[in-house]
Amino acid sequence: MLPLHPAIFRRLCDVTTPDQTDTDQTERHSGDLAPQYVPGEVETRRYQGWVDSGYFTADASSPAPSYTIMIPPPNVTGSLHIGHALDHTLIDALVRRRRMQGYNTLWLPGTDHAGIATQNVVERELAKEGLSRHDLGRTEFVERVWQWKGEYGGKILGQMRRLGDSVDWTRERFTMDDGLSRAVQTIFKRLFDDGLIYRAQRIINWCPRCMTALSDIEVDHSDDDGELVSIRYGDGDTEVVVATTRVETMLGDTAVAVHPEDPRYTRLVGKTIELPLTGRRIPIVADPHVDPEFGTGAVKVTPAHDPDDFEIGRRHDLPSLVIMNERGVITASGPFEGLDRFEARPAVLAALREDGRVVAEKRPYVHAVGHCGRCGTTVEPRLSLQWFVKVGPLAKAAGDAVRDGRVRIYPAQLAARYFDWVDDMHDWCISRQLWWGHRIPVWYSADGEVRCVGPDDERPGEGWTQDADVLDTWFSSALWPFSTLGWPDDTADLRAFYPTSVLVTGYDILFFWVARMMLFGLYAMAGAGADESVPFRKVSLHGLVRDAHGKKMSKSRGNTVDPLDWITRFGADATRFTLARGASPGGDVALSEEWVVGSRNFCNKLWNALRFALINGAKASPGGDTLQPSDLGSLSVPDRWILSRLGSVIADADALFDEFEFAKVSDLLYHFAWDEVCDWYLELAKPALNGDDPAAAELTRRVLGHVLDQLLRLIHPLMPFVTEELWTALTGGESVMIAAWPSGLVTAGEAESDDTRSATTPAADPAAEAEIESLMRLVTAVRRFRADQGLRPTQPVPAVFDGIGATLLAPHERSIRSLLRLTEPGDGVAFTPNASVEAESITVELDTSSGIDLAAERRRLEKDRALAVADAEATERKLANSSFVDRAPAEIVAKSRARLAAAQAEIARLDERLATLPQAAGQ
RNA sequence: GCCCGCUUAGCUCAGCGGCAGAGCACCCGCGUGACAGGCGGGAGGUCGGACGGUCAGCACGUCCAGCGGGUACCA
Repeated sequence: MLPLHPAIFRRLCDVTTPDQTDTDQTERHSGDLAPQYVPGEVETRRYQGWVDSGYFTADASSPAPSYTIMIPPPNVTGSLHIGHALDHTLIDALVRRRRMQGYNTLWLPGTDHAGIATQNVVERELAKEGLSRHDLGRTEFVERVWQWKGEYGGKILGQMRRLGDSVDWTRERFTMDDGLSRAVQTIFKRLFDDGLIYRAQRIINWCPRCMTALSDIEVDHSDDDGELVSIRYGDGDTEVVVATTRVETMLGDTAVAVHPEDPRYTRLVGKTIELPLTGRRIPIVADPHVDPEFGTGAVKVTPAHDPDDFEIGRRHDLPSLVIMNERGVITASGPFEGLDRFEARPAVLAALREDGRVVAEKRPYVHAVGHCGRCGTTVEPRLSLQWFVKVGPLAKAAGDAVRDGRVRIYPAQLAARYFDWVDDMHDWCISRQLWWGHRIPVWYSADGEVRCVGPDDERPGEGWTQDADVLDTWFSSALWPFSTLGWPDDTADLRAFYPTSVLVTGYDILFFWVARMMLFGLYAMAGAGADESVPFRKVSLHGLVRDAHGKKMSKSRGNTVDPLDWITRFGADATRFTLARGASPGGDVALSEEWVVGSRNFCNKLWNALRFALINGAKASPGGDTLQPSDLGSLSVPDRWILSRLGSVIADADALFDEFEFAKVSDLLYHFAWDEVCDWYLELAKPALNGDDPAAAELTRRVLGHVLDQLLRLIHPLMPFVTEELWTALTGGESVMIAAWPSGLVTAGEAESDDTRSATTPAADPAAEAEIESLMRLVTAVRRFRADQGLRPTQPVPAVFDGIGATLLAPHERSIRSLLRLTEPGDGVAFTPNASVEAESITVELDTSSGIDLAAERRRLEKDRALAVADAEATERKLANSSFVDRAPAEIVAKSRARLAAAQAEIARLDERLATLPQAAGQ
């Protein structure tokens, strides 16, 4: 029995290769890589090595310029989901690149206490024991939450190791750490003293389930079906019809309002009218807020249960009648008392109908209804005493910082949304009726005195009680860029790392978090000056992760991707690369297993490219100085070509990284590595590597080593593990993580003197690029011909290369034979140099004596001719147009002329070929 | 209601004034020496619709349609 090629054997048996094997990968050493990259073991080993090496740790006393990114702190209750994976991939790529460029990098990790979310989790735990938080009491409950946090919180931090996040573990923070609490109290007191925090009776968004106030952005609006009911108030002469979607609130009406200039009602303004079902009489007031065009031009006014009505009430000094409690249950005495708000609505309507008060009903009536962002319960506007931040001056500053370019938003178009919000921001309700969170540092005395207590102030004694509420969780998040660095103290970290360099996050929290960091950062750090007070210099916003069809991922749809699952099955690098490849600025990322398989394959491609290089003795050094300037004079054309391409890829990659174009930079590196380095360069290098010229072989080994060395450095930020494994094997260096970034862009002064940051990548070489492109065209042409003819790759091709191609490519005969797998000289390929031929195209002459498929060849030639004719005609028409010739730029016209000439030459060539092509057999 | 995106190959998306591109999927071939998680070849689009400006439009302008998102105090 003949030995089978392993691949064929696998195919015959339909044996799939396991995604992960726990074979003897650890035994491997350089130059002896396994044929497949198995990520699992490499990742744990490498990550621990990185942590141990201390390279993740920032140095506040370093003279190097710093580069700081704060993690968007995930909820302590959270675990790593695909959105975090995306965010972290992008951040880590930025940080790793800067680290390689010599910056003093800090990526600071940590978690958020996440008020409501965490409280809910612990309350659920308690419920299992049949307890509520009230059974424990506040102190014990909060103690329980801390306990829970100690045991289960911060799981995500451990999971970040799997992704390869190069965070500074020595600087981990939590929004309720002592230091951060101090920051919260400090800024609260400062805002309070500046009159920017106040307490007031206001209509706020209330969630009757969570039993707490919510800020505007914690409320999601949706268009819900409702019912618009018109009700007749009063009788006879003083009759007014009002419309409402919330019938039950009429129990709390304290007025009817009309527009001051509405002639229909002028005679009624100032009079009172009877409110149905209640027997109360309420005034008719004139208020410019009322739109006379809408409905009957008269509105019912319920100051305690509607934000607009509250304002009207204030203007007219109307009483606010609260008819509902914090659970949404009617408290107004009478037949409806004790009914839930949704039961009360039909009940009140029925009573009105019975009373003959209902004039018209319109259903369904679509209108916007607010829902609690956390639990979905319909939000109730509720009059209550809350704390607010007066955002006016803060928001102005936050808008200006972006307007004048101190903070740049990527992509720029999202800045419009930022302005929309910041320029018209309502005061921020910051008090929450929860137990878990930063307690409001305000104390009240029995006789109504109010005292705001700073972190270093003495607590008020006997007779004083602290405000029971806690702060909105975003209050402390807003301080994150500086509270994590030790503010309010003037620490070395704060001086070294603030302002942070970039904020990377999803556009979905632009308002929640980004805008509020702007508010507080600019305020708290104002002393640093306009340029230095910003919390970050750039904001890079990415989109949401979606499934392969652009649908939102959700558990109920069953289309979620678990990053940990992907990391286990395909590796962290493949997972990261897949995310990076999809991440265009502000754009959503569509994911499916197909993509990650492709990325895994890419890892393996790199792996095998390096395997090839090591087998062939490629040389590279950790300093990146494998190639000496003296080498450049004796390079072969393929070597010159790939170095030229490398140089341009480095420049492009740099520009793309700077613009946060992760998808593009990934694509660029993918194609350069796969299409150019692997598919062409490695093949072109083979003859030299295996040839009999030792000097040429040695030089190519160095070029190969250099190119792969630089390539691995470029890819490392995106795929840290494989690149580390391969780079250390190739160069013998300690870690690619601290190898110099190829562009060598480093601010003077912080590079080590023996650090060769300007690697020997020569300038662009257009001649070599053109020559290799010709070679590629020729090789492709022969391959196509061979495929059309149904010939095997190793089967001799009965062709003669003619024309300029032959002249140009004669020196590459060996490469061409190698690429086309033509091992025997005299197998039908002949190079016939002829310097007088000027046609640009490369022609392949058929050796008509051999038995090729003439009919197929004729069809192919005819098709090519048709295309050439169409092209020539179109170009000719264009050139016949005098406007074009006169007005288009000269280079464009020249290009068109050249194109026409080429097309005509092509036609002539094809005609000749067709004329000399023998008739197919049988004719 | 207002604002903003998107609409290009079967799918997901690049391209944003001068020859329609990528990945995956698809078809054909491959006992190939780094890799079958591979190699070579191929097919596939009048760039949502209608007008308009330009020597030149997939790209710019106006309008329309479909989809997505943001935001809002229309009772």
